[in-house]
Amino acid sequence: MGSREQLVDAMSDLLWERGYAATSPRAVRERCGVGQGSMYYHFPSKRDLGVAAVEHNCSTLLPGSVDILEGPGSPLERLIGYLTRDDHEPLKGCKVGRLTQDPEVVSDPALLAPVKNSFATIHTMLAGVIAEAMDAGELPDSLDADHLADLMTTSIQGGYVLAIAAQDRAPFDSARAGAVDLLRAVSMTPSPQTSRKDS
Amino acid sequence: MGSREQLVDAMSDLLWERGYAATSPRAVRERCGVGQGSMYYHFPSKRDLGVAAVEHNCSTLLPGSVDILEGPGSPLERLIGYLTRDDHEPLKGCKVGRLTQDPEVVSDPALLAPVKNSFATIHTMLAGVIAEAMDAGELPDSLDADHLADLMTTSIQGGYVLAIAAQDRAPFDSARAGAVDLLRAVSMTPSPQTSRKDS
DNA sequence: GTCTATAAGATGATAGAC
DNA sequence: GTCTATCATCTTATAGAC
Repeated sequence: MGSREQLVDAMSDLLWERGYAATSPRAVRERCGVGQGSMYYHFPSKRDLGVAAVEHNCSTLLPGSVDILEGPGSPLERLIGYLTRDDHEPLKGCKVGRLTQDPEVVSDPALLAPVKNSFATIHTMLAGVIAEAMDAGELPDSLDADHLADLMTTSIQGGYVLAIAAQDRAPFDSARAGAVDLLRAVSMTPSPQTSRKDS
Repeated sequence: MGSREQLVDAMSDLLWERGYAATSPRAVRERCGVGQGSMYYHFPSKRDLGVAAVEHNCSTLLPGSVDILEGPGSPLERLIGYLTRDDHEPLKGCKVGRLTQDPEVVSDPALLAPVKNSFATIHTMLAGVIAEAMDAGELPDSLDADHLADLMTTSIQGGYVLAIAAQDRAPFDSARAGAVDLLRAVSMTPSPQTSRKDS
């Protein structure tokens, strides 16, 4: 593996552990063993390495969600699958979400754009699956798909906050369980709409 | 106002804007105009000032929630009032929640404790109001009060993440609306339990 | 492509006068 | 209680040899 990739990998990890502002070029070099000269040869500045690493982290995280949301199962099953997957590390925080708490990231369009796009993509996919669930009669179509999609994402992103504050993963699982409980509860609601095969 | 309070106020604001690690003693001094000597007279280290400011931010934020959750109205109304209050600044993030994304805060028990306690207090109050709503027949008691309480908090904490990523407050309001929509939907669910006046 | 040397500025504090 | 001076260390590079 070349120096360039090692630098991006190390920066990506440090972005996750400490954020952008708190990560120094030196810390990156020490983590991957690449020298000063090599680093500034591949990346003219910390910011350039940061952009590459943010993009790397964002593109790393999306496929897992896509696989579940566009995978097999009924729309509601996929939604619940998304909320109950077990490959999170709540106490470490979200590789992508944590970047929103870094003012140096937020104020730099090149650093923020991949983060913004990741959440926009997830939102579109979630809202699509929720709309499918409504069409299939699994959820009442009196609900707003965009609202629900955002609630799903916040139950995860907010779960990281609660878990880290408590230093315990329980609230992360609890919040997601609350979302699943409510979805199941409304899915069993007798639909107020007149049932019709076609019209 | 004395130097000590000015220092705590300035540090509290900077904690909100930039977090702990990214805030230098110099930035604090420049914001409040207090000299170097005064600062180190009142606070032996950055950490000591940080602890005072974290405690200040936490105690500043709680009363607003208490007023609503222990105020007038039925339990469900108070819960919805909590989710629809308009005194947030989504693009600025949460004074308390953002500290969970700062490893220097998380790894120092004295800095993390007030954050942990704030969320624990909110959880207890929310779970209590939700239990009241169940007792009053406003929510089905088949639901788990602790799960729902955590979901309420994550809808707000996660909302900050989405709003900052999008640089638009819309998803903050959308996620909270999704929570309200679901609560209203399940509150209208004909209760599966046999209705009884007393037993 | 990688190495070492160097540097201007910031950080987090200490010292001692007033 | 507040002030200025000083300090070792870290940050974010740049320069130039190999």
